Amino acid sequence: MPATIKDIKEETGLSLATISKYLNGGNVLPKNREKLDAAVNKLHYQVNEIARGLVTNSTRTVGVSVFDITDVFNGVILHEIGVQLSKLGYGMLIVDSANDHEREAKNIRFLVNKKVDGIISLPVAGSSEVLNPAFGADIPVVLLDRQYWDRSLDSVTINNREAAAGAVKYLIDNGHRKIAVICAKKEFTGRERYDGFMKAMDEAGLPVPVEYIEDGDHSMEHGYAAMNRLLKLEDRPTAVFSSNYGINMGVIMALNESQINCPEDISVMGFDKLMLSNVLKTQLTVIEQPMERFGQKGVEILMQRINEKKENKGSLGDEGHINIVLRTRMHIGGSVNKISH
Amino acid sequence: MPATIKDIKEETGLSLATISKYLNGGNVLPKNREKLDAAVNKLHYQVNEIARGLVTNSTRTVGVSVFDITDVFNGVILHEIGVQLSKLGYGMLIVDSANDHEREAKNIRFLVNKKVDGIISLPVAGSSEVLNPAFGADIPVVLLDRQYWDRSLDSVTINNREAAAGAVKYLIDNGHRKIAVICAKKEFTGRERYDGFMKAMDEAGLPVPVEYIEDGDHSMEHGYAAMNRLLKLEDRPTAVFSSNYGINMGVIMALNESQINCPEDISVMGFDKLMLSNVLKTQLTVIEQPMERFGQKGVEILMQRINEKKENKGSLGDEGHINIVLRTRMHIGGSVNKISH
DNA sequence: CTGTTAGCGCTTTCAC
DNA sequence: GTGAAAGCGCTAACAG
Repeated sequence: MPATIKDIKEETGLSLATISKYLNGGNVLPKNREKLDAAVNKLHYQVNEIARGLVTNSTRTVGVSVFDITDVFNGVILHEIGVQLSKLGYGMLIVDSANDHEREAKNIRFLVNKKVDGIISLPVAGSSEVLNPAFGADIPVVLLDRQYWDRSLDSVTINNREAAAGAVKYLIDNGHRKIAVICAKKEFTGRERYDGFMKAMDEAGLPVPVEYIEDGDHSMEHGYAAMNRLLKLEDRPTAVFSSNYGINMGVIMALNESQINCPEDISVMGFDKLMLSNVLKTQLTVIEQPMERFGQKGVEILMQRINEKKENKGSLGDEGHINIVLRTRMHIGGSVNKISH
Repeated sequence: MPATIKDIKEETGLSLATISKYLNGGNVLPKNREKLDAAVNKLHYQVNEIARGLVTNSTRTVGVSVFDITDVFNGVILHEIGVQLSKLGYGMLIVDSANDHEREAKNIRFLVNKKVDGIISLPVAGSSEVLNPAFGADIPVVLLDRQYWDRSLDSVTINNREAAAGAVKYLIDNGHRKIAVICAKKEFTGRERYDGFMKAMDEAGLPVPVEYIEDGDHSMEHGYAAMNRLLKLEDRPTAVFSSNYGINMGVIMALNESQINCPEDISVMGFDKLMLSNVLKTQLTVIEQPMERFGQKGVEILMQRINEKKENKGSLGDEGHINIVLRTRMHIGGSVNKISH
């Protein structure tokens, strides 16, 4: 059984209070410090964070809930959050919702029960009710990448609508008139990006026939199936806009299996500069999100909230919410062709 | 401040013991159960797992240490571990080593301090010393994917040597004689796969000139740089074997930028059937690992150990180690050409 | 089936 | 600067 401070007490003859101070960086006489150092080494003493957490009512642990841990996008953000937290001496408790709203609800409850000091969430689509246990326990929450339709919370996002509109405008500027969209309106980002697409098309006075709108989910499977349908159309689009990375992968797969070439026969535009866009022969033209910034900013805001709570002695203030909107940029690859009329 | 069982006591007039039994699924009179249900609802009571953990000396939480959370391979395994654990009512505490041995050591200590019931580790290369805090605290550990050179532990792996040898044999059977290898001898899997490569070449009596051996690390960057060097050789190999997924991605990138085509001019063989091999025009021929099985088996063994420990009342037995070796298979794509002499 | 009591390992007043 | 004692929220004997 691991050593406790009682064992240290036996070993050194000092009192629990002194040992506790020593462990927490308080002032201790040099000769006592030596004794303690020796005892800790000898007994391989390690603080029991559970016991400490019980009395301090703080675990120095942040809960991070992700919608899909197999998603590279999530991985990169998790990595960055981990780096930031570890600088601050905080640990992170990661839970994976696997795109399942119920599992997410369960996970949030788990985090609350584990008494995390704060929660960073990359939410699954749905209602913000899943976060109620956290609010009930007065645990600060910061949303990354996505927001909720039904409630305003601290968050770090990009302007999905604007980014999508910009992407589409680029296609239009390159002479494209017949542009299809493969999207997922039920997703927060999917909806916003779809709206941005429509806005840009509207403003350019370009019609979007229903066959050019492929709504589904943010998955490779949907991208693949949708693209195959688009490729079979009598009046094929000259460009396709995918509302996320997964969809774009499916698009490429469908293209690879066909006799249709990118960008000669059809142009492709999508989101996120990850592995895929580097590895393809013709690099993809995409909207690039500053993924590390999501993690950095998220941790920053959360820490601010945690500190505010400490100062207010327990309860979270109620002065509105922080909303960081990160800048995106377009990465020009070779997947978009210029068309002259 | 969140409600405690004391509040429930006030509310219902029942004793702490009864409430505790109720919370832990014990037998309680129906009418008391009703009262308790009502009180829990009214007060939004949530168990404080920290307090519970302190007394039960068990947190129903498993620590999972991964070498790189941005790696898709890690993501898939984490996902599966999460699914399995959640079925068993366990949570997971994920820590990311970011391929840094020191960070890994810190992470393991963090997990031990957090009193996890067990640890599943996808280790960074290096010595098994990092796990000492876990052994000291008598916390069972299961290794996934990689092992240590210096100590035998419970693990789930594949036979890397055999799998690599099989892959190379396939190249040889297809008429290849000049085969290069891009590898990372310092990695556990890298070393084994390199050895398998050499064994197969030896047995076929084929020489491997030093320029055909590109040793570095398991990264896309290394694969890219190494492949570029190989492509510039006077006497270019007809096939290249990559010892992991990242390297293979780099290989493809280098190929894409060159005028050299796969498989017409050069054949490519590698590891792991992930996104990449699906998305390329010519699907890759690769060794496929049963990734979900890693997670499933890992959890299974860990649970067995945790239970043994409970039965032995605290201390882990010492009857050797379990070593599960999973079967691999070759996925035949279009990246390997048949050469006739 | 229910209540009383002790105590998990630690921090934190408050005297000294 | 150090020590004694109380208590964080819960479970686990043991009696009743």
